[in-house]
Amino acid sequence: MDKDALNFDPHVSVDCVILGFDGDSLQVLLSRRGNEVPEEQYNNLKLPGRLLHTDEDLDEAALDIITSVTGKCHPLVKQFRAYGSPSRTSNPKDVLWLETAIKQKIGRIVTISYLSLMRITNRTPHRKDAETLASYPDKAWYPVQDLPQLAFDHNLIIQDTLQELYRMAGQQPQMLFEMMPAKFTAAQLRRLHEQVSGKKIDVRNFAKLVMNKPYIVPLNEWEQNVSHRAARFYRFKP
Amino acid sequence: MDKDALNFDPHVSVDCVILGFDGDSLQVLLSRRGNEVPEEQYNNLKLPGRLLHTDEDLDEAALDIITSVTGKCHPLVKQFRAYGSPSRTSNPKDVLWLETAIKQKIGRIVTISYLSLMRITNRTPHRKDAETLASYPDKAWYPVQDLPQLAFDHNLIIQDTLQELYRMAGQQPQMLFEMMPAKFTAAQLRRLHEQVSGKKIDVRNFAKLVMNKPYIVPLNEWEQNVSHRAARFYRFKP
DNA sequence: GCCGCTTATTGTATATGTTACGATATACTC
DNA sequence: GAGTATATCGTAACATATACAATAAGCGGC
Repeated sequence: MDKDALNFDPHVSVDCVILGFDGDSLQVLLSRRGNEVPEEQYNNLKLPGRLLHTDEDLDEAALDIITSVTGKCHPLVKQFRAYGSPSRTSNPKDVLWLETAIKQKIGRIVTISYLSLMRITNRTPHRKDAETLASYPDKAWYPVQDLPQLAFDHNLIIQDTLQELYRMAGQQPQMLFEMMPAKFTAAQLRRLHEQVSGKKIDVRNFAKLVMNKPYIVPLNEWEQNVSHRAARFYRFKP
Repeated sequence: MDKDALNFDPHVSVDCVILGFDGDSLQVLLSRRGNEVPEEQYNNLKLPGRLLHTDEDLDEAALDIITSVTGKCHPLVKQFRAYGSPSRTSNPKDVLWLETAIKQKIGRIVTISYLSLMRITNRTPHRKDAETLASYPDKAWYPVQDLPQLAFDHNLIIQDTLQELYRMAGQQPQMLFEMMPAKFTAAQLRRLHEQVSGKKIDVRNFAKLVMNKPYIVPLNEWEQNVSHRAARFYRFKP
């Protein structure tokens, strides 16, 4: 074991990709970096995350981050992968923020990323509801298909995580219900499946293969005030 | 960001689960810890791995470890997951070895584990060929179904990695050829599939579904000196 | 009230893949 | 050459995935 290795300890952080579905498209929960430096000097959106605490397990840290961001403890959390490229913290904007926020020279950060699926509630605003900086919330949902430039390699992390979601959902489609609202229509669930699988799904086959599974129960409620035939609501029975 | 987090930097290491198939059962390549302390004082078998070097990417480190252990560069390497439990380095035997080998007080190590599949060659001995300590090699193949107690949480890492292999092979069975010898019989390939899938596979269905794929080409060679009908050899065409 | 627009809902036929199962061929041993 | 152990091959039932079209319901405008 060489000397180089012995004296080198990178920082270790945990970042969480929290995904939701608003009935129309996949969303990711992003947080805004603080006001330490003028906003235009850095990419101010990032994944929720922080450095690892002493005596804290990785899973613990992820759960803590998710709880603190969303206000509730969420079960479906899966470690996804580690990112440790030496260049991932080399963007000058990121360096500036690190030195300002952490008040310490940061060489390199190895981060462990986690995936979590979550129901979107009204408490966390959408980006579109907050147009001005003054009302700009410190966290909000953003559509994954149209993301701006994020801090560090967080765009890459989200892309990789989506691929992982595609794979996982292919094997266990039930996991997608974590993102669905309590009541949903067949079209909403189909849109989610389409976005996750990346292909168009035939309406009739979807009704046959998915909508009449035992864990999907139809309710006696229908949409209101829509300019077409109202869709029935369903709910998920675990 | 609290003070606790700022002053804490765990060590980061990379460990590699290198799997092979000897025609009969799945094997994992393990290395032996050095002779710094008498052998009976610690669990002397571990996964090949080391601390991360400065300015070294995680994938780089994994490739370097695999190359140095196996003598050749191998393409199929996949990051699997990170392990960071504070208690994973708390076994007294491991603490003793760390302090002896690394000559430094080690608090905690976050390790990133990698999976690699590899053809077993004669250069790396099987455990059964090395019975005495004197001839005990510093690395050898061990059957995954019958492992002794390993260092740290390496038994756990191997178990998790096998499950990942099961999942991956379910989607891309071709990857299993990385572990097969250049010439192989249908029964050998079937045994590997059985061990990876965990179920018995029907001989005839296997011949139909797998053996007549375009990338499996039959050779005009047959087994020699077997006490039953000789099996044909095949090879893999990428 | 009627027409046009939009979306929701339902079934059938075909192709493809998966599972189950039995018979014959070949090489060796005694 | 009889017995034994393994290799090799095919077919039928079954389950799964895909392709495809007509009708129903609510709203808006006239």
